[in-house]
Amino acid sequence: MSDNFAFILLNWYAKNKRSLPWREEKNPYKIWISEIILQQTRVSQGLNYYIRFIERFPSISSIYEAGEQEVLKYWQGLGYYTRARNIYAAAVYLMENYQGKFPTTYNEILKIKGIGEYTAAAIASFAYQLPYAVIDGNVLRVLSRIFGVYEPIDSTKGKKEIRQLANKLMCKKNPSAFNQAIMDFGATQCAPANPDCKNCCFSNVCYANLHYEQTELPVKTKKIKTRNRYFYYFHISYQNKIYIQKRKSKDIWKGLYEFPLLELDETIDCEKLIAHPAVQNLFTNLNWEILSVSSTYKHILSHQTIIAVFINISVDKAINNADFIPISFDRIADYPISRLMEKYLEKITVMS
DNA sequence: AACACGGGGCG
DNA sequence: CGCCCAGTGTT
Repeated sequence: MSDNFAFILLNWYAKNKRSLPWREEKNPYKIWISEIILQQTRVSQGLNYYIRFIERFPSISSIYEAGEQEVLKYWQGLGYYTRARNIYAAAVYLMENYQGKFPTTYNEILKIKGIGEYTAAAIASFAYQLPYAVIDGNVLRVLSRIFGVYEPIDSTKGKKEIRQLANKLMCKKNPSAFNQAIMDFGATQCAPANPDCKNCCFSNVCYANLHYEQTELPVKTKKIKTRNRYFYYFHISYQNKIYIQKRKSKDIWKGLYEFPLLELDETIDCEKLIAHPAVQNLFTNLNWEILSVSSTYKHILSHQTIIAVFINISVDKAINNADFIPISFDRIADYPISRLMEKYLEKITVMS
């Protein structure tokens, strides 16, 4: 079975591979961008981002010249914004150390910020046919099921076991096709839920299929715990201007812009909010009033749920705070913002 | 080794 | 509502 695994897989791939813009790509730059976009992101979600990104940034130097904020703008809505900031940092690194050319060895590629073992193997194999097996969610699932690996795939030991298996099975004649094939196979045939075992080329040898263990494999141990956060956003109007600020802390949405806010770990009623020291401090030395407390959003994410309350406030003087950027309302489109801010702005734009 | 990091889709 | 997705960096 181990002997002809690659043969069966590549035969399946020849008949069933998906047509994708980066599929036959040999340009390491484009492969890099596609791989970063597809980290923890489905093809259907990332496809248009890839097309628009390559259009706007056709080369490493174009990223270098555009700056981090422009890259974040093209990442807006995709999530995991560290990826975008790392792309910019990596572009600077590649301009300064490699004259804007992508390095050609696995170890050099691995040194680039935002590129880990998976992405380094993907670029090395797709662009240069180097024999490094990719280990992603698909590979972990596919090999765990076919070979009956019960070691948890979110443990170091489980990953190591799968990696050794993958490197043994890899088609050394065509690492690029082998890697893309096993991931396409995982994405379409051996899907996480409801895998199509009836029409599978491995149905007669697959451990999970033969033992009806498809829903048990792969094994995972860690469970994600979530917390609630309460964001009180101030939509402040002053002389046809609004205030925004950049998120700088090591936290969600770092580098994106938003309204000034008070964050709490529990709900608070309106009178308490007005009396809150942080709010009082925000509006010192000026007259202000709450126009409305209308929009409330429950923004559910993987590790946290953000309950956001948007409060419309008018002030009679400019707010003196170095972090606040006064802009006219329609210029907010120039700044990268979160989906939560997008939803709010969309709603009030429709209303007006 | 555990955790944080987004957003969307699916059962 | 929980799980998953062409994972990586930090602690």
